[in-house]
Amino acid sequence: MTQPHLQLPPARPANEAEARAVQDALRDRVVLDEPGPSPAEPLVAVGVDVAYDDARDVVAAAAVALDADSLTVLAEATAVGRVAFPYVPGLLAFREIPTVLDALGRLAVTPGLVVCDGYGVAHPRRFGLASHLGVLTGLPVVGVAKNPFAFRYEPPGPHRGDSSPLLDGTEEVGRALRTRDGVKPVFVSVGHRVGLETACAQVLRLTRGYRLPETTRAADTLCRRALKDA
DNA sequence: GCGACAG
DNA sequence: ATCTTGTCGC
Repeated sequence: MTQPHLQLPPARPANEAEARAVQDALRDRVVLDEPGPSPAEPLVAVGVDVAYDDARDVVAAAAVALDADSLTVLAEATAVGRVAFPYVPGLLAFREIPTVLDALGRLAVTPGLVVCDGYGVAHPRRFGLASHLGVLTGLPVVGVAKNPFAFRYEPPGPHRGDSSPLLDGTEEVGRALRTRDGVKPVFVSVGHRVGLETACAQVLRLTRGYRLPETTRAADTLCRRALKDA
């Protein structure tokens, strides 16, 4: 099982205090001064997602690579593992990342951009799942969340493409982005090696007809199937 | 101190 | 995340 994108092995903290210490130690490695892949150029966009069966202690991850323009599936990969960490708000990455890395490592193409569920720098310690995954892989990563977590926002305009700041106090940590007319926005934040403008543009590019990007929809479907077959 | 809180 | 069918509406 090769993992061509791996820069750092995933930490396996034994408790919450250790997990927070890992986040504090790694967050300085997040790169925020790159614009990221241009929405005007061809792109291999990879969606990652995870499904759980806590009763069986099983977790299944999926990575699906799409051509960002045609939305054609270029490659798929899955991985199955043991649940490595409980769900704790702020520590989601430790629950998802080990199996996600396995799936990414089995993907036959190199991602130009990874899209994951959850947040990047919109995080209590500015090191959410998307940033964590970015630092470990070195890849550009954006986070797309379905809920505003602990942050505040004013509703964006009613049309697709409208957005408003996602705020932690007065600091903009992401954007509430309307991906469909009149539908609840998604919450986009930068993970690693992508700017917020580009992140939103790419999320819109990958979203057609549904609230969520096709990358996450495809990964969601695949990891659920992988969990059943596990 | 208590509750809320990505998935 | 997960428990879960049909149904109302564009």
